[in-house]
Amino acid sequence: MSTSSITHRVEVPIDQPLDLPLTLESGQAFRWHEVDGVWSGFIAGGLVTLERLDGGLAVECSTDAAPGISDAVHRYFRMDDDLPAIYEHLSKDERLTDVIQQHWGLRILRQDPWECLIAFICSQNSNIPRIAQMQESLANELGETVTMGDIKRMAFPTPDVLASAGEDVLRKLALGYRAKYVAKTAEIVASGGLTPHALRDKSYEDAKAELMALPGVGAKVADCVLLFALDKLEAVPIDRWVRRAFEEWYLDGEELPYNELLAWAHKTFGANAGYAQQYLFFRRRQGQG
DNA sequence: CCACGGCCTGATTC
DNA sequence: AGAATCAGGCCGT
Repeated sequence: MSTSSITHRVEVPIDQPLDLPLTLESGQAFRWHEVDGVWSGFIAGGLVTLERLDGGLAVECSTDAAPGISDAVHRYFRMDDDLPAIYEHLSKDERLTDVIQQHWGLRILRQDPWECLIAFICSQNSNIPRIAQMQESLANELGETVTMGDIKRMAFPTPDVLASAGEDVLRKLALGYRAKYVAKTAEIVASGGLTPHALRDKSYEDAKAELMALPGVGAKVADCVLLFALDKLEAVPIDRWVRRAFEEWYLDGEELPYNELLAWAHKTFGANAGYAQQYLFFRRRQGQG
């Protein structure tokens, strides 16, 4: 257990659109908790709280993490993505123009690749509340306790810990048949067979191929990790919602295989295809046309 | 390469 | 009420 009674507070200025609840509850990340407008979660492995201020964020972290916390927050929220410019690029489409207005400040995150990988292996054939519950169970049962002031959270378990827990323990945490995938993937990562964060330095195609070699990782899960953790904004996770959005709204109802939809999205939305996906996903899930 | 059934679980629907 | 159905898919045949 790591405890620090002395915490560091800093105000991080932000000159980019950022809607905290939209971004943190958009189904990219599953472990942010909000109480009275204060969000607790982990950034760069450390427990932090975030609170939206005019012009920035109030951030609390441990004194250990304090020196780099401003940079870490900027990296986590991808503040280098010029959202207004991306909006302008995507707004050639009236439907996207509308959904951008409705979800101004919804950003793609740059998450921890290991945690993100496990979360999206767990996401298959499930739903957001249950994915969140599975991640919380993994942390509560197998993670390290971290406290900061009166905030107490469990860190996400390391590959070593998940690997040694094994399938049976993971099944007891209600992962279902995903337990085997998580256990095997954890073994591979723990033994050095794959280094999740190292995939950032590879091309989209190479990184995707490595991810898809893991058990429980297909094209959709791989694209989620590539987009939400590995800096690949050209990744377009095509779930049933996005598929319906593409096919019904843009392709006159034509049904296409995953890779053809992906190629179409790249041709249509270019380098910002990942952002287009995130906004259309929202609109489609809300049942809007 | 594509089609299909099976899979854990929990909430919702019928 | 208890049984189907569905939920941000993947794997094996």
